[in-house]
Amino acid sequence: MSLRTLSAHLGLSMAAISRVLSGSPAARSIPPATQERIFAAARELNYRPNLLARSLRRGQSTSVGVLIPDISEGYSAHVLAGIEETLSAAGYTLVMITHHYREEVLAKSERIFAERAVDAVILVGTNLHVYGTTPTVTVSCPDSHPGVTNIVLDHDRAAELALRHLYSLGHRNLAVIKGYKKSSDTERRWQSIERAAAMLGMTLPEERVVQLDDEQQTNEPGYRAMKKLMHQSREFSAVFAFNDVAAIGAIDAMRDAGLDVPEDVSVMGFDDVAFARVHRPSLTTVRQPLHRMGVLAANAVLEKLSQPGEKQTDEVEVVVEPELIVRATTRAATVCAAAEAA
Amino acid sequence: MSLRTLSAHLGLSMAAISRVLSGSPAARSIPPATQERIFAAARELNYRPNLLARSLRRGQSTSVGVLIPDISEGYSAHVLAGIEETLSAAGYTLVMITHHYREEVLAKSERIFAERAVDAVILVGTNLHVYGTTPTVTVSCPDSHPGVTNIVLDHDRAAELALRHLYSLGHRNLAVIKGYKKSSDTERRWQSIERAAAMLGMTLPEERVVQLDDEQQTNEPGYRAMKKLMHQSREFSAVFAFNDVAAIGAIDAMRDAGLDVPEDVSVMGFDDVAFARVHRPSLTTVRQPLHRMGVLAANAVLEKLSQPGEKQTDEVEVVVEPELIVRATTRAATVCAAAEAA
DNA sequence: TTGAAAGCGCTACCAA
DNA sequence: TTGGTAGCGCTTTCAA
Repeated sequence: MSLRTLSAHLGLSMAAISRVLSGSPAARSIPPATQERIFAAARELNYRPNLLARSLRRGQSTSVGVLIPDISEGYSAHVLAGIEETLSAAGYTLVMITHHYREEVLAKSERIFAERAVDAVILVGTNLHVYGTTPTVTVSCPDSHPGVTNIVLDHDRAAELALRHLYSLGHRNLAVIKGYKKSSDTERRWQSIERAAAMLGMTLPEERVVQLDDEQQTNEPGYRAMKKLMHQSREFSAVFAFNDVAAIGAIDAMRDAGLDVPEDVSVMGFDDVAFARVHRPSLTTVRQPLHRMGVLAANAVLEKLSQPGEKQTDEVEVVVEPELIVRATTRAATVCAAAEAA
Repeated sequence: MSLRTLSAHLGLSMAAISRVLSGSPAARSIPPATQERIFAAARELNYRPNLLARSLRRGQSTSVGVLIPDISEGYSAHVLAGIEETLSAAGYTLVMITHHYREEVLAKSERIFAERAVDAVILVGTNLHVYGTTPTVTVSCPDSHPGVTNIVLDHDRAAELALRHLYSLGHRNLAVIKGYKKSSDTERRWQSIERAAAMLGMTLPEERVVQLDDEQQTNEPGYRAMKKLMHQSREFSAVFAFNDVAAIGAIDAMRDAGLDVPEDVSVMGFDDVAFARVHRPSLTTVRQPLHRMGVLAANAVLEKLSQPGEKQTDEVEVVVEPELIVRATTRAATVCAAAEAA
C-alpha cells in the first residue's frame, strides 16, 4: 500500500495525496470534498505512510536517541518512563541504548545514533560524549556544555535537607556512602554533602566515608560498603547513602553485625524509588522527581526541535527541587552517640 | 558525508564502496588493496551509512517493535532488559511502545509499527492484537495464535510448586489474590492454581479469593485486595498473591490489622523481582526467569528473521520453568490454623 | 574487477 | 487547484 497505488486508485496525483495526508500547509488549497475523498480512500485501503521514506526525504526522522545506564530497575527506569510518555505522545520514537557503563558501548552509541539519523539525543546519568551538532539534552550530567540543556537536581539543597534533618535529630557523627565512581551524580553530590556538613559544623573524617564499588542495582554494593565502613569506624550515629538500594544494603550489613536501624543508627537514602516506601523499615530518603526529570528532558528536546536554526551556544541548566521524605529509618540520636558528639 | 562524497573522494563508484562497506558477498571480487583503501577513507572521513536509506532500499529496517505495559518497575523492565541486550547486540533497534493497558494505545500501536516498518514485533504481557504478516513473538500471551511464537511460564508447574510448599508446611486453608483482570497471566495462572488445589485436596471457596483492581505496580492494589479478603474471611493460614508487589501490599494490610507474617499467616509472592529478596521479611516467591524470557523472545525473533520466506503457520510455545524461592514469609501453619483445617 | 543506472516511497519545488 | 518530477542515500542488477 504505497502512495502510488493510492494515487492510481483515486485518479489523483501522488503530490496532492501526500499534501493532504501529511497535513502540509499546501493542503489548504485543495477543496474539502477532494480532501475527504482522499482521507476516505486512505482509511479504506489501510494506507500508512512509510516513515523511512518520509524521513529520508525530509531529512528528519522523528526519533530521539536515548542513552541510559540500565533499564531493569530504579533510577533510569523512572526517568525513561517520563521521556517515553512525553516523546511518544508527540509522535517521536526512541532509539534506546543501554550502556552499563561500558566504554565500548558509549563509543558505539554515537555511530548508532548517527546511522539511525536521530533528530536529538538525551543522555541519562551519563557523562557527555560528543554528538556533533545533534541537539542534546542531558539528565544529571556532571558538567555543563555549550548548547546542551542539562536537567539537574539541586544537590546543594538535597544535601542540606538531609543533613539538617539528621542534625536536628541530634546526629553529629555522620558516615557517608559515596556513589560508584562512574555514576554521573557521584562527585557533585559529594561536594554538596561536604558543603552542607561544613555549614552545620559536622565533620566528615576519611574513615567515615566509603564508596560503592559497583553500579549494580542490588543491595550488594551497599552491603559491602557498609562492611568496610564498620571496619574503619564505629563512631557514627547516622549514615547517608548514595541511593536507596545502597541504603538497604547498608541496613542489611548493620543488622548482620547486630546493629538495629533506626534504634542504633539512622539511615538516609536517596532517590525515593518505588520500594523505598515498601521496605521495612520504610526508608527516610531524599526524593528526586525522576519521572518529571524525564518529562522535562523530553520537553527540552521538543522545544529545541521546534525552533530549528536557532543554534544555542550557551549551556542551560534546568534545576529541579528535591524533597525530604521522612519515614522510619531516621530517629533521634541515641544518648550514647549524642554523648560522643558532645 | 554520503556515499557520493566518498565516491568522489576515492575516485571509485558508489557501487563498489557500498559493496565493500556493507559487507555484501559481491565484495569478494574486489581486491584487498582496494578494500583497504575504502575502509581507510571511510574511517578517516567518518562516514556512516544512512540506515534510513538502506532500510528503504532493502525493504527491512533492522528494527523490532516492542509493546509492553510499562517500563518503570518490575516485570516488564526485566523482560525488556533481556530483549534489549539481545537485539541490540544483533544490530537491531527497538521501537518501544508502552500501553498502560489503554485500548487507544493498543490500537495505535499497529499503525506506529507499520509506519516505522519494523521487521518484527514482540508483545510482552499483552493480549495479542493483529499485526498482519509481521513476524510476531509474544511473552506470556494467554492464547496461542498461528505463526506466533509464545514464551510462557509453565503455570501448572508454578502453581504446583507453590501449593505443595504451603501444603507441606501444613497449610490447608488457602486464600488467593488473583491478578488484575487485564493482565495477560491472570486467567491462566488462576486455572493452574485451581488445578493444583484440587490435586492436593485444598479447597478454594469464593470468599477466600479476591482480585487486584489495578495493574499499578505499587503495594496499594494488594493492600486493598487484602483488606477486602479479611473482610470476607479469616479462615486462611496462607495467602498466594499474584505478584510480589501485591504480596507486599497484603503483608502491609495484615500488619495494619494486627496479623504477623509469617507468624500468623504465610505469604507467597510471584515473579521474584529485585526487591523481593530485599524486603523484610524477605519474600517467599515463585521465580519467573523474566530476563531470560526476554532473551528467548529476542532470539525467537532473530531466528524468524534469519529464515525469511519460511512462513510458519503453527503456533509454537516455548515453555520456561519456574523456581520456588523459599525465604522468610512462609512457615509451618500455626496449631490453631491446622486445627481449623482438620 | 568495476561502473552505470534504476528505484525503494515519499515530499517539495516548479509549472500549468 | 492540481500534477510532473527531481531527488533524499542507499543497494543491486546488468552490462562492460
